[in-house]
Amino acid sequence: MGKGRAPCCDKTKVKRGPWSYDEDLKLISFINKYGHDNWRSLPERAGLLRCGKSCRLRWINYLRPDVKRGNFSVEEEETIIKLHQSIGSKYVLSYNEIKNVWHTHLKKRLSSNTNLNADHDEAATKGSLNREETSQESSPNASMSFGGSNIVSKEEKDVQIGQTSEYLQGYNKFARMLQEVDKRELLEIPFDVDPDMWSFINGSDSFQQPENSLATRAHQDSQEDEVDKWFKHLESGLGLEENDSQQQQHIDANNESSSLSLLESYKGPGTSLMKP
DNA sequence: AATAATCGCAACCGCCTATGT
DNA sequence: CACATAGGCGGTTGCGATTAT
Repeated sequence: MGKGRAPCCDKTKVKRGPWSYDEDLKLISFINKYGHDNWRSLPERAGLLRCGKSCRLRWINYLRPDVKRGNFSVEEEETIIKLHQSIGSKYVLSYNEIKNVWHTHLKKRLSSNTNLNADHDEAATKGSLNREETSQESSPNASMSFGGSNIVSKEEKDVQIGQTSEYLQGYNKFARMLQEVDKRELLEIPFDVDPDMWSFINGSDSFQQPENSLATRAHQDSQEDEVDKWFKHLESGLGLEENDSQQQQHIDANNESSSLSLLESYKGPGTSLMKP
């Protein structure tokens, strides 16, 4: 501040607005092949007319294999509330979607709940939630509202790391699969993937996580069956089919959450992986 | 059926921190 | 130590979709 700083990119020369199908594919295939050691130079290297920050955001929030998407369960909502109580406005785990849920639903809900409580017991409104809300609103910089800095305690980080690891398992599985099969170059194939595959991906509602989908084991089982089918379809589309022993290894190695998060993330947001 | 109001989500912006030189 | 650069996060905005009137 003060002196200001050079913009991260020339905004007149970069494309803005919603990401297209082709851009998503370019970004996914480039990152899977070369990684993302340098976001600023990545768009140019990947042939994208996008700001590096925009690429990073797109990857982290929507395209990354370990991003879990879909409806939030009650449990997940409670987790968000608890985390927000304990660590405030620091959406370390899943960024935009959680952030949106917080801003559009939970904040409102908690606010109305505390107001209700206030009718019965004014003193109760001095509780932690209410304090958090008021401190956040009164502060010109919300990120400084909790502890005055972005420093997170070791305990808090452990919690975050533990929860993040669940999602990372999905990504790790994907990476392992790529290494095992040693067909990374095939990830460039999606530009020419069978159109039927995309219609399958985009059109199949059965892979959407229904509300409270985690509630019953039976539902999970049927979901996994469908996920399994979809996974096979994806693998065959990408030329990543496995032999029986490899398949068995994966079945043993994976827990359901990792495969679910992986698959759902590669299904991607409805608006981004739509066919043009 | 048309219009207004509201909701939900993707993307952008600005600032901060971490790291390298 | 000072500065520059890159990565990252939180808040906000814009717009399409949905619902209410």
